[in-house]
Amino acid sequence: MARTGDRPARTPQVLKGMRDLLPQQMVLRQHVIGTFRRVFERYGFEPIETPVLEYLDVLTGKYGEDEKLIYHFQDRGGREVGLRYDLTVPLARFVATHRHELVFPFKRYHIEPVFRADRPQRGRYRQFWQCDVDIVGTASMLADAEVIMVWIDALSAVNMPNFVVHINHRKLLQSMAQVAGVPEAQAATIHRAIDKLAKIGRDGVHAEMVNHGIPPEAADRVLDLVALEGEPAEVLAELRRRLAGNQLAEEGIADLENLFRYLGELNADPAHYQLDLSLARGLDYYTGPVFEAMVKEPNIGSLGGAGRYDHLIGMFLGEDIPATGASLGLERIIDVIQELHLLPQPRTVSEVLVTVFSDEGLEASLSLVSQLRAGEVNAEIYLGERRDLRRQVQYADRKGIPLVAFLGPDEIAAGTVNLRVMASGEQVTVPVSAAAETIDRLLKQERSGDGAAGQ
RNA sequence: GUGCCUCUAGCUCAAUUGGCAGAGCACUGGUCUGUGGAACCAGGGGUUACGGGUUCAAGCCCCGUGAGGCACCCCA
Repeated sequence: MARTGDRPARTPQVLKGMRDLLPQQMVLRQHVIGTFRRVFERYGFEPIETPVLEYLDVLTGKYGEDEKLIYHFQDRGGREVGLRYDLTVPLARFVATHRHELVFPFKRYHIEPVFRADRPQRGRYRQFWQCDVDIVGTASMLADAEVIMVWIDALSAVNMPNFVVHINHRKLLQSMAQVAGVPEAQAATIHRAIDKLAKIGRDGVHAEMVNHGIPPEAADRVLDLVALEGEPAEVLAELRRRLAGNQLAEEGIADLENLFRYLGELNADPAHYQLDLSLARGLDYYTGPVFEAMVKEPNIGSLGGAGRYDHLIGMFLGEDIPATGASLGLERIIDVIQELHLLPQPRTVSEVLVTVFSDEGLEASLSLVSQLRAGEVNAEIYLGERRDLRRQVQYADRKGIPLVAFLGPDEIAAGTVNLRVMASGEQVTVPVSAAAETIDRLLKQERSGDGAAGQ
């Protein structure tokens, strides 16, 4: 850490919308990733990985408007390449590439970073991780129901309170536009406006539609449909009456009826999902049910987006394979966990610090630390050159290591070790042979007594 | 991508509006080599985000760049 006298070439700064993660942030992050992984695997989803870089034309033509946010450049061989914008389009390409190596219906999860050249804001980064589960090769609404169940379980597993999965159907949205007499080309405008219903209200949506050239009467007709609320079965029955004879509406309603029936049979908690006829979802590739996971507090946007995309794989294969899937935004979820203190937040992976009393005691300390590691305890030995115990205990305190093991002449002579619980100051002396076991017990006590409030 | 706001020590913020760049916490050393978060003493740390301009004089005014935030857009 000596000074070199050289001036740094540039201020050491990370790129807009990207961040470094410190060890104490990674502890929570990896815990959340591990939790999601376990939930995903409980449903039989299997992991895959794909490159962050794809041929640019793999990515283009799938997202609609958003396409301008794709990072792209030429590689050294002159290839036009792009950083993946999500994990769904790469999955579609993956399925088309490996079609004959996969067992269908194919279920995979995928937890990796994606990139969007968006203007950063709170909860909006240029590099962020998505946690995706998708089911490829079945058009059954059972697959969509499973995906929603995974979401509910995953968010519940990180103690997320009051989240709601909003559910709608692309075909329903399209049929509403048809019934209102809005031309196909303007359908997207309508959907975008409707999506803001909760935010700007009926009048706001009406004004926005009219602004975009939708006749006021058509806007009213659409809004009358969207405004329907209540029990899914009742709302769907009412829609069936009002949209009678419309092919798309029939298909969408039938899908949703099945979907809600399956959710009921899977015992999904009704507090965590609802029919929301105003939910639009921006991405072009959705063709069926669409979902969005929302929390009211804090105001951070959606935690995840999802839906069915029965024609996306066909864009690579020339033959459609139906698919549905869900995507959670890791950073937003972690932001909420931290803001609301939903999980305990240890600052380190270390479980115990083994102190070194003196040169003469070093051998005993090294022997203990190896023994603890063999017993699957995360144990570190103090590596500093100055060994006064005060300094060593302070090190444990600063790093947040929950336990400290003392081995002085007395303990060494007696074949014991003195274990100190940092949070309480309580100390116990046990035989070295019982150290690992005692540490396990003390850690369990700590974790249960600690509650979810964290340190 | 558009508009607006912000940027001073590791963190939170001062600096009498253009006149010597500071505090608290943190950090380092000591009191203190058998036990941390206390106290006391001492210390290190800043081209005031970066680059330029105006001025006798710039943290403060002007321009550009970078980064963060708010709203829009959109979305995870």
